[in-house]
Amino acid sequence: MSETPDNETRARILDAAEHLFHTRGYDAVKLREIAAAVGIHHASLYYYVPKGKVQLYIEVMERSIARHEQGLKQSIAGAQSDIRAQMRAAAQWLALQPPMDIARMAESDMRALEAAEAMRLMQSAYDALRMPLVTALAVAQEAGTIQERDLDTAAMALVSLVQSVHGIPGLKSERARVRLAEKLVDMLLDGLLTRG
Amino acid sequence: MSETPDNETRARILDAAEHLFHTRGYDAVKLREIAAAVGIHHASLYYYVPKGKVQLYIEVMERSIARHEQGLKQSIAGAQSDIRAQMRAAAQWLALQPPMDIARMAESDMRALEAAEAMRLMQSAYDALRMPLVTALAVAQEAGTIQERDLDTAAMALVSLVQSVHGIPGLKSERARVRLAEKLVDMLLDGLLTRG
DNA sequence: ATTATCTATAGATCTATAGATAATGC
DNA sequence: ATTATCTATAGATCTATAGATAATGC
Repeated sequence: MSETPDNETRARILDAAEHLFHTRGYDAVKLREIAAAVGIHHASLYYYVPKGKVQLYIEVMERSIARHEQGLKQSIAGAQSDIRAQMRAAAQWLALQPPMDIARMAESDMRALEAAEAMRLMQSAYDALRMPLVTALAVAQEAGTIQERDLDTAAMALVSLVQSVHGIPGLKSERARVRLAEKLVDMLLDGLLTRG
Repeated sequence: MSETPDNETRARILDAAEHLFHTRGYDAVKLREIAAAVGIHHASLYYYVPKGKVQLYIEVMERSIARHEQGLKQSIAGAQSDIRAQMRAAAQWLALQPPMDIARMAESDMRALEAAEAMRLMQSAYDALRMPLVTALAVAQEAGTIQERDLDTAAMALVSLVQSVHGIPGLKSERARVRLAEKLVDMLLDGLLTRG
């Protein structure tokens, strides 16, 4: 039955591949690097992922998408009921993840996949990032706390803004990333303009 | 004197390379693709860019950085004096450019360059995007229109937000990209929360 | 016996160079 | 003569596979 051995090594391969694929993109990551990060020969990767690099990428993305959806939902559910606390919790969670760059995925990484598979992956990636935020925003909108009508756009704006913390070179510590992510959430919620 | 022939073909090479490098990243773009986009043999690229792919990338980036700085400054200068019109003008200009993805540049593309050159390029890319906006925001802040204190962060937030329009697959037409970019500017200026 | 890893190598593709050939300008 | 482009090829690197070898569990 065990067609794929699912011991600890396989998980370490997925972890290393996820980090590399997310930060650098499909083409820039070589199987040698993933193997080196795990500490095995690159040929050994085919023992765990027989269909090679594309299969590895797809599995990594599916796992990451599922984790994002769950992580965002749980962060929001675990926060206090006001929208600021919820968006901050989501932002904090995103700031601690390897960044999932939707734009690069769409423009570059997807070229390695078949068209149908690419569309499926992109759609579920979008949904995983957008839906948990839209749900929370809709409740706040209903309560009159949120004025913005276009919640889909608002949700993706929040994600884009928060994910931008991963692109700032000077920001090494997780603590600094989280702080900036929360600050960006406040900026978008409160607006730059003087109120009143 | 003419060490590098600067006819129209060279400009077309830079244009094609810029579009490809910006949308897909250094590693994902092959010299064959650039040559094909121009309509010449890939070996002919070395006639125009003797030092090869790295030189081409550096030249493309330097030209793009200079154009971004100038384009943002001129858009803002050409807009009316209120900050919303200025930020919208900048956003419109950005939405019409091949997207300059600072995050990917830092994490991925820069690996092809020497460390010192990479630092120099990244720094000037940041400045080109940030400074024109910071200057305009500072004037508005002085006038009491902008409440946010951290203008560096506000400027980069605006850029990140506006650039995210390039990652949305469904958004093919320039018109739609510009409209969304302006809407995102309004979101950040006004804030998502109900005012009053 | 089964599981995990490595060695060796095939085949493809990429960057880059050398040198031939065609097109253009004097 | 000079400028522009192509052909052919070297050398490096990458993905992937076949088969040998070592480690582990019964």
